[in-house]
Formats: sequence, C-alpha cells, structure tokens
Amino acid sequence: MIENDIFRALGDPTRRALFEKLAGGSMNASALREGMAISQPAVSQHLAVLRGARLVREERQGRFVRYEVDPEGLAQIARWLQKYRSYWPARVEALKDLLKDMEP
Amino acid sequence: MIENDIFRALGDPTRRALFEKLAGGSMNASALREGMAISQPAVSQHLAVLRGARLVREERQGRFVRYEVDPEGLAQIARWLQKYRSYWPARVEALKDLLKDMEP
DNA sequence: ATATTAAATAAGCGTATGCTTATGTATTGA
DNA sequence: TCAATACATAAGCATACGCTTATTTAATAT
Repeated sequence: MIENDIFRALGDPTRRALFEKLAGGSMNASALREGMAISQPAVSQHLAVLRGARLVREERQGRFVRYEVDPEGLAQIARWLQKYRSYWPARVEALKDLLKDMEP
Repeated sequence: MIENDIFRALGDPTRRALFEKLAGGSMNASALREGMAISQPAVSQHLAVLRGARLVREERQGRFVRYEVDPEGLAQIARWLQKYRSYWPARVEALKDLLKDMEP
C-alpha cells in the first residue's frame, strides 16, 4: 500500500531531512550526504525507502545518481488530506494564497 | 517532535483505520473496536499514539471515553505540505473546489 | 458494598527498523 | 587496463514497534 509507505517513509526524521534537502534542489547521493552524520549505505537505504514511497525519483547520470522530489508522493498526501477537509481549521488563508499563486 | 509523531502515527494501517473511522463520527473506544480483529488494549495503545500526535482527542463521558478527530494534527500536515507547494502537480482543481466549499 | 463494565497500564514476545562494516557493481579517468 | 569513485547490496546487531494476556483504575448499577 503506497499510502502506508509514504507515511512510514516520512515518519523517520533522517529521511525527512533528506527529503527536505532534496526539495531545495535535486542532487546526487553524495552531495545529499554532506553534513549528515550518517554512513553512505544508510543514505542509500533511506533513498530506497523514499523512492518506494514515490516521494523521490532517481536518474542515473554516468557515475552519479541524481535524486529529485517526485510530486506523486506529495500529491498522494494532498489527496489523503482532502478526505478530511471538513475537519480542517477555519483559517486556511495560507492555502488560499497558495492556490492564487498557482493560477496562470 | 510532533511532526514526526504525526507521520509515524499514520504509518500504521491499523491506526489509520481507527482514525478514518473516527473521522466518520466521534465514538468511544469500544465502538471503535467493533469489526476490528484486535484486542482492547491494542486499540487503547493506538489511540494513545494518535492522541500524542494530536490527530485525535478524548473526552471522558462517565464510564466511557469519547474520541474525536483533533484538527490540529491535520492542520500540521497541511502546513508541512505547503512547504513543498512548488512540487505539487498542476492539477489542483479538487483543492480549489475544497476552498470554494469553505467560503462563507 | 460489591459486581460489572469501560478503558488504561504492565509485562513479555516476535518482528521490523535503522544503523554499522564489509563487499559488490557500475562508470570514469589515468 | 586498472585504480578510483559513486552508489547499492549483504549481513549482523541493538532498539523500537505492535501485539497479546494479565492486571489495574474508574465509574456505574444493583
């Protein structure tokens, strides 16, 4: 179940940190590792989990593998969230602004 | 970290099932258990996790404890999601509709 | 008061998770 | 060709997780 994979993937702080780093701009696994007190295999394993959740996707570039955010995972969360829209708090101004930004 | 608690909480299918049941209408723990092949303590433990993530809140009613969705947890997810709005897919019509529904 | 019912807590158990080191697989460059 | 680099996979280990049964706490009802 992909929905499960997504929440599970984001339930780990290291993995969220990697994701948020990628959200700032795509990069390869080594660059992603910089500044993180974690081994190379650990990063690789985390990326595999994020990939499985479709939160991230890869593209091999010669000897490097470039990682980037996969919108699909985020969209899935948005869809999940919509199911409970009746519970959202009244103040959704920020969301409205967001949608305004997305207008052509 | 609450953000972590939220994703962790939703990363378990049983817990998500409980949450979704509650989203359909608040009820006490026993009612919540009905139809689930799980022990009473397990439900209690899951509810404790959901409560810790502010996805659910409780209100004691005599001998019963009535559980309901806590909007705070959902709002937190929405806020988290907003940070990555630039990655959302172009098709956000559903979201727009949602906001229209929320207009006074 | 005391038996019953709702729910939480304690203790314990098997499995999953996140990490490490060691090794394997591609791909490049000298 | 072969050493170096980027990344993935394998194996193993400590801890966290989800579950169970047993017990406790809290509130009603007889």
